[in-house]
Amino acid sequence: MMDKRYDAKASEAKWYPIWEKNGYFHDEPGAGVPYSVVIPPPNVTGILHMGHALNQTIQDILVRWHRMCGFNTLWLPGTDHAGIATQNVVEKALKKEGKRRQDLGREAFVARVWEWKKQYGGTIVHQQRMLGNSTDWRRERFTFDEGCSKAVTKVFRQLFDEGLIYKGNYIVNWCPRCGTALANDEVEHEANHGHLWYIKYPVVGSAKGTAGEPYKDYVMVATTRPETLPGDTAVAVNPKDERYAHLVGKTVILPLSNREIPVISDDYVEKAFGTGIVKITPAHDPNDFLVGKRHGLAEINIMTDDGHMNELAGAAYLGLDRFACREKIVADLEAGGFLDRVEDYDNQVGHCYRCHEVVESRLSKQWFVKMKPLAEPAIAAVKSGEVRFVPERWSKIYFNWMENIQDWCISRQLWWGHRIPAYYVRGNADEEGRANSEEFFVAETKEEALQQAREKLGRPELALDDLVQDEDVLDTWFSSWLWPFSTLGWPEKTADLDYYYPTTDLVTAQDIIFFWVARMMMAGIHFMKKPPFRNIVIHGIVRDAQGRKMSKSLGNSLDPLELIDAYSADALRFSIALITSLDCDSKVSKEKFEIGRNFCTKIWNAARFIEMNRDAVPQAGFGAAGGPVQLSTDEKHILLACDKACAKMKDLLEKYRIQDGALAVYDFFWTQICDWYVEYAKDAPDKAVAMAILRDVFWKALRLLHPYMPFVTEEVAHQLGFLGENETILRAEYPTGYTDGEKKAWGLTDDAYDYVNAKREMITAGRALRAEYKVNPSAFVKMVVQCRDASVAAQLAAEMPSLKKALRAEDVELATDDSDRAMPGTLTKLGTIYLSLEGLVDKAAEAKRIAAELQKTQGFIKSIDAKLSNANFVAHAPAEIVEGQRTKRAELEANVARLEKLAKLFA
RNA sequence: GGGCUAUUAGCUCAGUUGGUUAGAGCGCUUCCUUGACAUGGAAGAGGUCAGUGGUUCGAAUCCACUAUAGCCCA
Repeated sequence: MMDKRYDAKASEAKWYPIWEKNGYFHDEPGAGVPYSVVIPPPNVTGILHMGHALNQTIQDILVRWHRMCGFNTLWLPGTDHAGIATQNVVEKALKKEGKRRQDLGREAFVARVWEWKKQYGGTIVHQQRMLGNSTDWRRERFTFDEGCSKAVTKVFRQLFDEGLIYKGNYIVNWCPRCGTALANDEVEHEANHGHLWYIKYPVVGSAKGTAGEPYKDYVMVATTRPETLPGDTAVAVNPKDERYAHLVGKTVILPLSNREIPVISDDYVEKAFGTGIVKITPAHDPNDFLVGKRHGLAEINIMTDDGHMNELAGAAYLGLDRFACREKIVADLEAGGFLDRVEDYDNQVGHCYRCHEVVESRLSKQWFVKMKPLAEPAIAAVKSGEVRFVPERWSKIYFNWMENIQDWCISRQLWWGHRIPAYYVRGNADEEGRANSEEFFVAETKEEALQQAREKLGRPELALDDLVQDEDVLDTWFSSWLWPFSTLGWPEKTADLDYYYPTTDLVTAQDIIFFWVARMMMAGIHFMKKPPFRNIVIHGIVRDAQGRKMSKSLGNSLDPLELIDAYSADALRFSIALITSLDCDSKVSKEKFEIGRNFCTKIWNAARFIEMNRDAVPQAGFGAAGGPVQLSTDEKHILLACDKACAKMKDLLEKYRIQDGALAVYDFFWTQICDWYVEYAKDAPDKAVAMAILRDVFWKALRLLHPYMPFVTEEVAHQLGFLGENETILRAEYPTGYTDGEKKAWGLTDDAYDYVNAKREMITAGRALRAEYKVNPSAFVKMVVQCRDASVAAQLAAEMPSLKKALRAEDVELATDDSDRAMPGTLTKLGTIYLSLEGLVDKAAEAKRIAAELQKTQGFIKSIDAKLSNANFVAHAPAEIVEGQRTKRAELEANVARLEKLAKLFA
């Protein structure tokens, strides 16, 4: 006996360990067609948020579906080591002990991070299990594990040897809080309400005013960043700007520093911006850096790596924070009479994507990957259709980025990460032999580097101790971009790699197309000679009910674990699937999860109905054992509905239409099975047959639903005995509907299907009459059906018990005559259904009802006539469309005739 | 500045190559505890498909522009 209520928590706690322990998520390379997916590895410091829940629900649906379809399936889980984030977490913990990482030293600090990882790094992978993810935990990977690290080193070495990795002094994005360089796409630009300061630079040789007075001859520059002024090494004008042509070649005095700097001309300057004269600070602005290179300007770095002013900024500013310095410089400019005016100015300011600190453009020596040669084949792979974006429009975003790609800064000034495999000879360029050494050797091992050093330098006496490895580590994405093959064993030639690479689908959100997807494409093609996946499925991001992005600071996040606790994992998954549109972002609110929970309950209760009627089920097949199968129309209908549902699910899931699939299976379960068929089955002429069919379609429906709601479907399948103790629904066959042979044997024709739909329309019309005439719902009424023809009458007669029940009628009179009845009635496809009220009819109300129906029908005819009388329509529209309109018109005409006759009875 | 997306019922969204008078869920209204289920059932109200113009026999659907909202890149 099934419990009255479904206990989701018990079911989840029971099934997941069974699935995992029995290796149901695990396949071995070999037989069958492979279907492989790698999970976008979450940050090892992370906790599960709604974005993961959405992303992983979609993947699990696809994976479970393929697995049930017989694919050899791999969904590979894992996490990334998240250089900055993880280091931050451990540094914070150290801070509580009053320590900095420098106090521990590099080796001890890294050991401490590993310790942390061991203890807390499993949080998110535990949470993923709560979601029901069918990931193959036996193949779980970590971007910093031995194999992945080996891949990283090998890739660095190869790219360096190919000339695609270089080291150089460039402007990079620098996070002063994290103390590291960032890649361009790790910077988030945000609107900022700032100011434009107009500053006067006196021209050398002009008469100077006294203190507090403006200089008589000066150039005026406009800047948003006055604090970088001590780093200026020129001011620039546009060569086409006639206003300032006379100034080019002169020098001006840099206020506050009293340094002379040249006036140069460069196309980069926009005549319309500010005054048309800009200050050039090559060490603190990427554009100025390029201008500086073109004009051979000095690069003066005036800031420390933590965003404070250094001695080059001048004694007055030394040690000031950059923002404090801005205020002081502005004040000093004003005091010195150099500040002309201040205007409000909105611009975009870059922030660190990890800690949100304002990013500084900073000149520094870093490692870069040349991207253009890698991007070209990655563009081609999408252009040719070898790799496909779903939805397709994301390819435009991809192309746009790829075609304007810039070199990738991959070095990070952190301790937690893959250390750059470049080695310097101690004491070679500076005492420390550190990263600013010019002579270096890139190798997979220190021994190999030593070999290179000995040969290239002609110094056979060098020993391992003479070599020092680069201090910097690599960007975490430099390991993530190898994820689809490093996790399968590369650079080793493994069976997994051979069989599961390239992977089939990659499912991710739009915000990491550049960070991750584009780079995986490049790495996959470059190192494996094949793109890493065939389909890139991009989904939206989860927003709150007001459409805002979920964030901790707004406090509008929903916690998936809380939702699982409140509504169940199945409810969470189903509701997420239901709101998932690949075309746009998803707005969620708690109420939405009730849909999934209610659906779970509905399934459970329907299952209880089946279980209660267990006795009515024959041993095998739908008919009496061995006898001919005679199915009722309702039975045929549910079998056909089931067949259609199977076909529909296949079609939708093949197109990644997760949401429509959820709706389709929901409708099949709820409307077709529960609302109609179960009600029919209660009074079926042959209950054993009806129940056997119910069991069959129910078992199929459970399997159709399983990818969406794994737990309740597994539980119910076992409760109802569809599966033995050692079986699992996740390895059961995904239903494909009924064979042509079965359809023929059972008489599953379109006619049967349409007839039942028409019958339901009639039943609904009858119920509407009851409601309209305020018949007590519990009261039994008399109804009359004036049937379209004798065959309909015969058909309905055969189904009288269920018909009576559906209409809650003590009697349903079937007539085939042509006379009209002075009762409330409604025209339907099968005929006119009347509610027999015997003298209780409100004539006026009925007349009104008929008039309204008549008006509606006539309006319909009018719109059809408008088309049919249009010669162009008849000439141009396809014949079947025109014919359809004519047929419809004839039907409507007949209805009008009947309605007019009826109207007279109530006049 | 360049690009992408969205705008359909009170809310969230479907509407796949143009073809019946546009659908679903939630919410709302009325009624109902009948043995699977009130986390339920029955019935119902609710939309000139953002606006303007165009293409077409025919437009929510295709095109252009406008408005509004959002995102990405520079």
